[in-house]
Amino acid sequence: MSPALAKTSEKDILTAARRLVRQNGVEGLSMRDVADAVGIRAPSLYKRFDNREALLRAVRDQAQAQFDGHLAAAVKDHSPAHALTKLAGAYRDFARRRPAIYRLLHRPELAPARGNVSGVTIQVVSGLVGTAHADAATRCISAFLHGFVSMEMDGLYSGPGSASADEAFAYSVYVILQGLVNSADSGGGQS
Amino acid sequence: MSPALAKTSEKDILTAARRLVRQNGVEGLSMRDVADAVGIRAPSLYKRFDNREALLRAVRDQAQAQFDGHLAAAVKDHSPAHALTKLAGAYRDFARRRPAIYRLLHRPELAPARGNVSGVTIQVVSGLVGTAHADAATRCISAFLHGFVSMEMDGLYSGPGSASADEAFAYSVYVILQGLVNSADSGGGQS
DNA sequence: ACCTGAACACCGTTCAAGT
DNA sequence: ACCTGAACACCGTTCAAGT
Repeated sequence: MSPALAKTSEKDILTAARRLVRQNGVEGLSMRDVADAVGIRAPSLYKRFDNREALLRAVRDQAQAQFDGHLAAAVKDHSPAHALTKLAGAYRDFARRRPAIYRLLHRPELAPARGNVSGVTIQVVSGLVGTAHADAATRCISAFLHGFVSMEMDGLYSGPGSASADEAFAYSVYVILQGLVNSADSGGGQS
Repeated sequence: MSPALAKTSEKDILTAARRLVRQNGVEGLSMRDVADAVGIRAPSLYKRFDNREALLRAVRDQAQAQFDGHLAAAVKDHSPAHALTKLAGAYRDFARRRPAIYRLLHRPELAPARGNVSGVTIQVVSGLVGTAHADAATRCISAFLHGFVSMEMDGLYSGPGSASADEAFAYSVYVILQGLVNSADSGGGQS
């Protein structure tokens, strides 16, 4: 009898793991580091999570909810066109503030995931182009946003002779917004 | 005297490493596997490459050249607008055929890299929107293409109730093309 | 000059043993 | 019921020793 006292909890472990991912990136997260951070030994982690992947999935799910909330707050009380610009800004903002967490949202081996396609995005885009093109248009803007912030995080926009990333971002969002609205008017025919 | 015979070469090692990356992905590439594939022991690899990262960089540089050539061939002898559609199709084609190689092109720790922004893309886009917006427009289409193929490779387009990825891709390229051409006419003012 | 086995410091993970 | 040390099969990398 007198079973061993619990020195930690799922919540503690999740919190520590999230902090370590933020600091060292997903690839830099080791089970021994997580264990150290909560005051136990690595093997004990397997009492709470099946393996490293399951732990990362739990961190990912938590981060996904934060990300969605961040986007939802940004578009609140805005007209569809204005909402898309706000959404884009908030999206980029999150990725720049929490690059390692953003990348965690897109780890393919942690499937199933929604990546960046949140319900908020679908609603905003549907308001812009109507239901007929909602799916394709959502993919268009999602792909652009994901691509832009990924390339920006990778330092692909730091070469000499290139204008500011801010300017390219604003221009691109404007271009896509105009293109989307136009496709709604014309029915989106392709030549 | 009688120095040890060379059992392999930089070229052999590169070829083996590229094949292993294609098969197992970047993360699945181990120095011992590469060594086995060329018939030597892992420590001998360090006579030819400083470390795993240097080897991956060499594979990346080779892949980058192939990718650029693939895009250049696709846009040859096409008008700017048609060239952009061809470019987009070739881009997606490469990523689908060689997903692990495409991902290798975007490994941030292997910097400096150009990622997917090849000279071909810049030329095609410049022909469309003029030199004033060439940089921002190139980033717009590059970001979309990178985001789309990344999300497609990650399986984010396989959910139920969603139309074909082909359709979303064609729609998106059309939308962005229209938006870009429009920005060239109007001067790209934002609201 | 190139190759080798042994070794080091790391991983994720398992498991028998403790309380 | 939870924690532990020891161990296993992997890593990348170094290095002295061989030819």
